[in-house]
Amino acid sequence: MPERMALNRGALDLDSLNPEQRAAVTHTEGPLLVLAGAGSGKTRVITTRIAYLILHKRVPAPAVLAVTFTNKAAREMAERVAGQVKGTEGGARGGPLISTFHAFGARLLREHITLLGYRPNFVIFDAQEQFAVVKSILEDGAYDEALFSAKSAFFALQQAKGKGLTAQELRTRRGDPAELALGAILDEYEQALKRMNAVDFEDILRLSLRLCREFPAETRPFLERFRYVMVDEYQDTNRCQFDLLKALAGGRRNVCVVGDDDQSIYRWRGAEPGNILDFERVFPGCRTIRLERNYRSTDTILAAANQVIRHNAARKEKTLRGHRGPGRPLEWLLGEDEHDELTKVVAHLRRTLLQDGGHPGDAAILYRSNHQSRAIEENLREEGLPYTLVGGTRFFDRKEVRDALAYLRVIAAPSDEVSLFRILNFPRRGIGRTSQAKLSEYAARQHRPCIDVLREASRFQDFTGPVARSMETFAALIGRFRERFAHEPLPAAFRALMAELDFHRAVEKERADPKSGEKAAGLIVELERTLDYFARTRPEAGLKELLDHVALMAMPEQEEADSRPRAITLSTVHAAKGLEFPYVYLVGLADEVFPHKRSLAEGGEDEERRLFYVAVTRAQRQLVLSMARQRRRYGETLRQQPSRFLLEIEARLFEGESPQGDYVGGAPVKARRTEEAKGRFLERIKGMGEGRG
DNA sequence: CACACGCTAATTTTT
DNA sequence: TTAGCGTGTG
Repeated sequence: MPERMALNRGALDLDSLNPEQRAAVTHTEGPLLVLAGAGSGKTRVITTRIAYLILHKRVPAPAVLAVTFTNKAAREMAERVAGQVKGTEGGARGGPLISTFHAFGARLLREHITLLGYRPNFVIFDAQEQFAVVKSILEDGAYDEALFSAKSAFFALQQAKGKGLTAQELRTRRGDPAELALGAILDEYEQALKRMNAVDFEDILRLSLRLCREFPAETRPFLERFRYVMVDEYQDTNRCQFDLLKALAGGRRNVCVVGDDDQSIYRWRGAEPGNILDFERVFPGCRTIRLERNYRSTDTILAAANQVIRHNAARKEKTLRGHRGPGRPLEWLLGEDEHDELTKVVAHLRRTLLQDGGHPGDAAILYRSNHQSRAIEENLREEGLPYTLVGGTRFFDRKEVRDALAYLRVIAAPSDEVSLFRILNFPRRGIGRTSQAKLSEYAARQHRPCIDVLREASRFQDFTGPVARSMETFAALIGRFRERFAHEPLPAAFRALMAELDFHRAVEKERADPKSGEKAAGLIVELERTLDYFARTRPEAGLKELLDHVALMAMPEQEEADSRPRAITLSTVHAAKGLEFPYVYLVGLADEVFPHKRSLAEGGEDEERRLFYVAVTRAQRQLVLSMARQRRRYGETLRQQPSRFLLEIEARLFEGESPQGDYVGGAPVKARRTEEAKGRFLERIKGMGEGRG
């Protein structure tokens, strides 16, 4: 908290930084590696460093580039930098570029993608669209079904692309049937995307890199604009991003990367924390600064975090040092079953907030896997406590929203045939599966885009009268709205489109349950309002920009009255990275749940441990850990053992019972009695809480 | 083309 | 257990 206040004063306040932080801020020339432990103020270091460059070093703000992984982080960083340079001369000249790797790449591609043989109007395919392509490849092609399900093929393909493997390499590398097939699938996949003038997320990075390498004359002016480059969450970069960073660094090598190998939790997605070690090799003479002073958590919480993470062998040795004193002990809650566990958690939470005068927004309940949120939600609803769920199905992933957006995508780029087939018969217009198959086959045979065939459908024998007419009407509609979107304001054209399609009614009719139909239609209204907001905040932007933003999830969020959440945060540990809360409840801590069984099977114990470390270090004041003695899974009842990570924490850090007891034959008698006593106590307290509302 | 039944799989997912 | 998907039927 004291850090925030210092920032808001506007002027640059180097005195309030600790020596390491200050060193990181003022080391501006040449490569710099900042190893920033959890809660060591790394965001502050980055933003202050940007401000320092602009205000003290007189670097023009647009010459500064900061790369983050999430739009949220980018937005936050931009806000904080703006606060620091606001009203100063340096801040008046246009800001630094703060962007995700992907948004940065997309920008480069928008400028120069024609150099790589794409047409200018390329579209970005997200995971769902990629999956649709893979699926259709498997359906059409003669692939051994035992080798790949659509899902596993999609997964393998993503992994391969993330590692930068080409179809060629896959086919020749090992020669085993799975890799051979995967190579062929990747080949077809890339052809399909190229044909549709589409790129996926990995392509954004790969093609950007190709542009930098193969067309230096064209890209250099843009790249050289950035004299100072910073990367946040550096441990999460994959190979391609690292290469891109090297290209960006150029000869100046004014690169500052900030990361923590202990918080690398996305290796399964292609992140290479080894890039941290490579940084010192690729940028020789680099300065390395460790930030180990933690400003977030109590010493007790930090001790627990340190004790656990110590068990990982391959890591850069770091020990978080706190300065807030021991604070409260950890607490261990043990439930008979999941419901019992959560009842105890919620009772504890209620009591704590009551005692401390805390706010529900100060607390978070964290868990390993998404499905665990359901039981928690039920419990909180029973108790009438407010909560917000982080993650889950996002707005832009909702079926109805995707359907509406698919129209926009086809209008912007009719070559996007994934979207085209998505909407061809929605709302219903009598172009069924058979007609669609005919269309796709015919277009392929003629080497013509589907939209052309649709436009002149009645000229081809393959389609019967009504179907052909329907196809032409559809093509005409797309053409008409192409015009309208070119000339009318985005929200107006969109509303006209929805009205003409009678989209609301189609969406409602699709659901059997009228309640859920109404809800679904409500999403479309929400989408309309989102477009209003987009048009208002970015008046110069057109359809293309809108779609890029949606694809990169960079949609500006709706104005929030209060940036501090008013409700208890429910989140997976992954999604909670970068967040902090006074009270953290880490639930479902049974072995094989966390660490997850499947992850263990794949040799991922260390990554699970890092995940646990991330979870523990979210807590500022109090950490409560919990588990259910038994759990129902797929109908059967399982006994559970405490997570192995809990056993790595000294018992003395806990108040009362600790997880180190004997659980094999049921709990020790003493533990059981304590639990009951505690339960009664909590019940009493709970009543008090309700009494006051 | 809509609905119903049966099979399968069940981690995490910044873009 | 359950949700989501694919296949088969009316």
